[in-house]
Amino acid sequence: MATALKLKAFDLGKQASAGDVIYDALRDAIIRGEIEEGEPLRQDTIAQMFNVSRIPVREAMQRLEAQGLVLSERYKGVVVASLSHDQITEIFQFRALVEPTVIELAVPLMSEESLKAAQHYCDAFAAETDPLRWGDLNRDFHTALYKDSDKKFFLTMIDKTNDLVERYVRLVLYLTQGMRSAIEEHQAILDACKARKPELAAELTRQHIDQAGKALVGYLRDHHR
Amino acid sequence: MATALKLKAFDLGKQASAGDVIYDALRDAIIRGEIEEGEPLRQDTIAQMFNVSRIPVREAMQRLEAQGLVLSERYKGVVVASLSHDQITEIFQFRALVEPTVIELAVPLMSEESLKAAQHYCDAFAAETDPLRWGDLNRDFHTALYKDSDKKFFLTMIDKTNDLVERYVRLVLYLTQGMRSAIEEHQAILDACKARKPELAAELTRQHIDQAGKALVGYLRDHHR
DNA sequence: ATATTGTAGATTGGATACAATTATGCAAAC
DNA sequence: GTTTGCATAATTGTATCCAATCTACAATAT
Repeated sequence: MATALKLKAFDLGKQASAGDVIYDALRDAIIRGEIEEGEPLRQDTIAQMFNVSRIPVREAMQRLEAQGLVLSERYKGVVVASLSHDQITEIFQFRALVEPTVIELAVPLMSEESLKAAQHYCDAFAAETDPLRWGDLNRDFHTALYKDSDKKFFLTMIDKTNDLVERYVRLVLYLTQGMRSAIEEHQAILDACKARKPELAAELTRQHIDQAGKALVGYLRDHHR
Repeated sequence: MATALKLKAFDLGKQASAGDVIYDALRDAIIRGEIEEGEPLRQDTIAQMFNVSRIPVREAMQRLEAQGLVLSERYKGVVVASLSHDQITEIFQFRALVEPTVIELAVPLMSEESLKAAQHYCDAFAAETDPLRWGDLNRDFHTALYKDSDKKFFLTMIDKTNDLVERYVRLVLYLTQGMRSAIEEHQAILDACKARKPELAAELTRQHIDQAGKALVGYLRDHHR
């Protein structure tokens, strides 16, 4: 038998098509709030931006619509979706139900690496001065806490809710200059995880999301958005 | 002034494109289990079925992939997704968390019409002799109970979970000749709604989903699927 | 001045055609 | 009999072109 020759296997992932790239780029721009609500996305314009035809652009847009990030009307075009205060409230209600469950399941499985990563994002969030980075670090923190739960479907759903409200979260983080209370709440949740107290972590997460949701809608209301 | 001539306004909804029609048809066939797991869906073949080009077919497939109903690989094609027992278990865990919450919110808002509709579907389910109809009636029943909750996002999520597991639910309803225990559980949930007892309806729903999930995975295991 | 109609441009949905990549069948070599 | 190499077919990804429809504005009628 020949010596077992091991070739290094690069994980290229599914080779990305133009449609995939465009989808990612548009999704990113939308959830970051770089495109105004209600702003139309013209197939032609975007196709030229990426130097491709309209076909992959249309496919990307259909996926964005399925994800709820844009609304499309025949012969009129696609516009960036906007959420009413009620819709935002409902999404936070959903998160307040799902995320505590996930963290409760995750705590017993949480690796030291994940805890360290979460602490890193928590500190980085507190230290970050660029408002545009707060959104990412906030999301990274929560993701680090959830991922060891090994509940892929739950995580997919949570990602979806994050995508939908992220532009508003970012806006409010900006308006409130970072929401210092969030930092303390993050640390408290993380401490509960480190102490391996699933129920406590779940309850603190529930309160955190509840607070964040109410604060967010409150600020939006005050600023007439 | 001329007499006010009122033209009847038909609500055509968003005018359906070929892609929409194909998406609906494929989704339906997949969740009903009319296409085998892992079976490839060829763009060309399906385009011919509908007498269209591959463009709208591709768009439909991309949406199916976003919904999690198919898997796509570049230059290889799209295959109907199959779920592992673990994945099915997780989805039922998710439903057992979300659906009780929704019914609890719905009970106080539930109209007499909705209660009547639910009773109708419940009876129809019990009386139905055609196994192929059980899946629909089961879903109609639950939908009737949830819709007055006025929580669109929750309902969308529930719909998604239903889409993903429906083919398995149908299979097991078939194998078990209708699961008589489900009928009693349905009636108990409905009675709790009629009595306007939100917490009871929620708890019964949780138990019902839990049972159904465990029964489903158990049957699948026994039948090596 | 206001309402209606007509027309040109803009925009999307889809068909056809072609390029890139993978799967398949078959002959040759081991 | 099994494996390897290559030519061919099958299949997907994208570009280009056309049809259907909407929008905006000018022209006309009231």
